[in-house]
Amino acid sequence: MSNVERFNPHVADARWQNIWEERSSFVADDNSTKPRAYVLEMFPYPSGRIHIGHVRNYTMGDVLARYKRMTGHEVLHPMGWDAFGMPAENAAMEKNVHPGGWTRDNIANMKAQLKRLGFAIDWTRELATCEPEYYGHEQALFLKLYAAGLVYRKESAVNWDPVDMTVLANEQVIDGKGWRSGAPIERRKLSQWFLKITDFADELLTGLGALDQWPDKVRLMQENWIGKSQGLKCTFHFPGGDGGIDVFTTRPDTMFGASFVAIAADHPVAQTLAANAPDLQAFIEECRKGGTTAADIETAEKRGFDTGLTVEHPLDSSWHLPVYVANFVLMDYGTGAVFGCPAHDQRDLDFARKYDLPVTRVVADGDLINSAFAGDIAFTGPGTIVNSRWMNGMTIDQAKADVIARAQAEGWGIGQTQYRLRDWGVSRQRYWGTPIPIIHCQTCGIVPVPDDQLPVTLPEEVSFDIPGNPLDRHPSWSKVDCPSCGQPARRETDTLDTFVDSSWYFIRFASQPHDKPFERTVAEKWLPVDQYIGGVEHAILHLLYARFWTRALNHIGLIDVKEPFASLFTQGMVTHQTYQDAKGSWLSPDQVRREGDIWTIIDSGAPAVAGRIEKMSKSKKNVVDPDDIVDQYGADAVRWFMLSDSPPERDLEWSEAGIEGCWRFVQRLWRLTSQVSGADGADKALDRKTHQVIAGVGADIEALAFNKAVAKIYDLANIIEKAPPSASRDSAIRTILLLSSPMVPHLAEEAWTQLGAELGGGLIADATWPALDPALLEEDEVTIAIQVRGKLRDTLTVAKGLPQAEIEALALASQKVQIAIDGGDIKKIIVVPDRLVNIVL
RNA sequence: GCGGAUGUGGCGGAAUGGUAGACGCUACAGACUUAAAAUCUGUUGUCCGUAAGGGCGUGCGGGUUCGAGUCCCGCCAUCCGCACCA
Repeated sequence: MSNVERFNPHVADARWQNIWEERSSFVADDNSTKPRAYVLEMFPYPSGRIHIGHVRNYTMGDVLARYKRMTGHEVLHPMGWDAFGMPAENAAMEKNVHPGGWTRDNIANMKAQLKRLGFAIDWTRELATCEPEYYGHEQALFLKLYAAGLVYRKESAVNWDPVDMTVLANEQVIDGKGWRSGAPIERRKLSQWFLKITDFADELLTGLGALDQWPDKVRLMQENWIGKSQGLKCTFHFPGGDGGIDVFTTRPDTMFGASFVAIAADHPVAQTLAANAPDLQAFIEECRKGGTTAADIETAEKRGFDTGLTVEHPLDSSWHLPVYVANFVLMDYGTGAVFGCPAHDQRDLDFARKYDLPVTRVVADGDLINSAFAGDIAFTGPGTIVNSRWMNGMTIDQAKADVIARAQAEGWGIGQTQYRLRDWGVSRQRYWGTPIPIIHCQTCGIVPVPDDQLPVTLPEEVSFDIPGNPLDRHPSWSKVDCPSCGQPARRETDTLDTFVDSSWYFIRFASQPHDKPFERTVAEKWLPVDQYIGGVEHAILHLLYARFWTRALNHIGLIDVKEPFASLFTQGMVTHQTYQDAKGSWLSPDQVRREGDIWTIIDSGAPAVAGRIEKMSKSKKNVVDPDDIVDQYGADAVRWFMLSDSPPERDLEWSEAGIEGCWRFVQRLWRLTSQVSGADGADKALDRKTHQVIAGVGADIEALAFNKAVAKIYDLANIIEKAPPSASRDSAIRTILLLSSPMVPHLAEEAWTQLGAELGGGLIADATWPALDPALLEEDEVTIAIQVRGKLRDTLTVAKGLPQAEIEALALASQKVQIAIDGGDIKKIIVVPDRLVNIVL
């Protein structure tokens, strides 16, 4: 073996990164005639540092992108920044910096970090959502949706922090208090902007069916989130005919089992009554206080307040039902009122038992027909309708259809589809977001900003020294003339939810003209995204909003794409062991030392406790900084680690031993490539193995099963190392370099150059994936397992395709098999050609 | 509570119903070295056995099958999502 120097990533990484950049290797050509592949990872929020989770995410996408290039595709693999959002404002408040400056500095830092990892990204398409070149087009799209009636304004309750004078998201309200101020949060009504996502509820639901390249889990989560249910809406009138209570039910078949009506604490009827009833007022207050955590709800008792009111049953005006205010009825679902059918709904039954209300069975199964209802478990299964006049004997489905038909014919109710999905509130009372391009005029009302006045840019001079929205108190920004009548008017000071920014960035990546959001024909060439990769935490909001936005653009005729992401992959987290001292304070891994099974703190010698393996987080001090590990091991070893061992959808545990193993492999691959000998002669077995690995690695990469691709490359490396010199071996060495080049591109380029003298140069990034010889995929010898009674007793290596009778004879000739049979009667012999023989006694 | 996923050596994990544990990590032994690192060669599920070989093994209990980690039924555990949705 020649005495080779080590592969030195500290020199090689940057050199190849520069060469790729100079040659524009990864710039996507809109006009290419090749088949296209759009590979996209969810773009990062510029928090300041790249997280190891980003590295995993982008490495996966990068391997796919590079592989697609090698297999003849024109690849679009862009990167940008989800750059608006609250952390920039928080930084502004804490550090007295401008959110824009803070964000742009972070972008510069993180871009440099990403570049060090050698991703095959088309940086010419980089975008940041906080720049007017981006958000100005977003404003134009917003106004197009507004013109199409998909944007509206309504009063809506928000969480108001009276100290910070700001609206808080639900996640920022902790135990009813503001997360920063600690002040008790008030419910306030504010006029807010909404997008009509509910218009698309059914489309978004049925569209999931075609997304067969999405994880079932994500589709299910979206399905549940949309929450479609069908039923009957009808009115329970007050006796005397003056008004009533609207009720929505998915079980109109159980109407004759009704025993009460329950309304939400916030229901208008309850509110009216409470005005003159202090005890009801007190009950309502208490309902509102109830916790909303899982544990609270699970243990919350069903409680009610008898209003003394009664209502008529819609099917029998002589039948009067009591009206309760109940803590389990939600105002913001359905009509805020339900009728209780205790026999067939667990909540209703709990309630009825507590308040001693009648329980009538109206669905029977099997022998229980017509028996009185007993016990505390509601019957919700299928069955036959009983105790229900004309419906008796029907199935549940027949009865549902019959009641709805009758209600509609008789005019007392209508069949209705109800969704859990709400319209998307996009107003944020914040500075660092896309300004909503609307002007409020005393005379003209709501006036969209004319196209030629876009973008509406954020003012630079703002202060964060006092709480509240800086746009609101800016001396001049909101003061404008009405574009319609010219009178003094007021600019909208709300900004858009950042989820709007991320709802179309993938279109802008595909096409970014200056004068419009995108060039339709170009965008349509690239879209939909062929492979989208990101964290499962975006399973609902981001992915649903992006689907909606794309459909909305399609609806108004801007693009002929309905689903933005053809294939979705959600990757697992990166985890790391945690450590704590005796008092429970978190320790970083480099503060502790291991001796056997005992962990001690290096500085003090005090004992430490090795805790759970958890997602890397600053608070638990189990983070690893990508820059540090790239410094130490180079980009390729880090990339290789990100792909090895754990299946990509599962969590990956960071470990020192693991990364060192990867470093060793990178060096081993390097040494291997120095062993091209120029020898003659074919090694058929090695050729065959090589081709099997070519096929396997390609299939694994396409399936994003990177851990398996890595294992196959190791396997091939082991075999090449042991093989004697031959032309086949030299060829296998070139092949393994090509196969691993998407994963360890710097090493691959470096080694490729060294081999390049023979090959005529060129970048491995521009090389093609090794061609597959199908003839070499076939083995000509196979190893056959010989089982007796299903247990392995022997193996035989025979020519492939050997006739069954011969295999059988060889199997029976085996001494081990004869011992196992032990003179017993052979009942049957199963022969699976080229695989196995099973002798049944 | 509802829904979903997962469960295989010391660890991460492989395995179209057909030889369970590929590949990696760890550990151990050996070679090279003044020494260490690096590298190389072995061994590494478990029990019995000097060995040859054999028994047992994919969370637990059943079933289907010539044959089950894989399919079916019922449990258990862990994780994730949703949550009083009428």
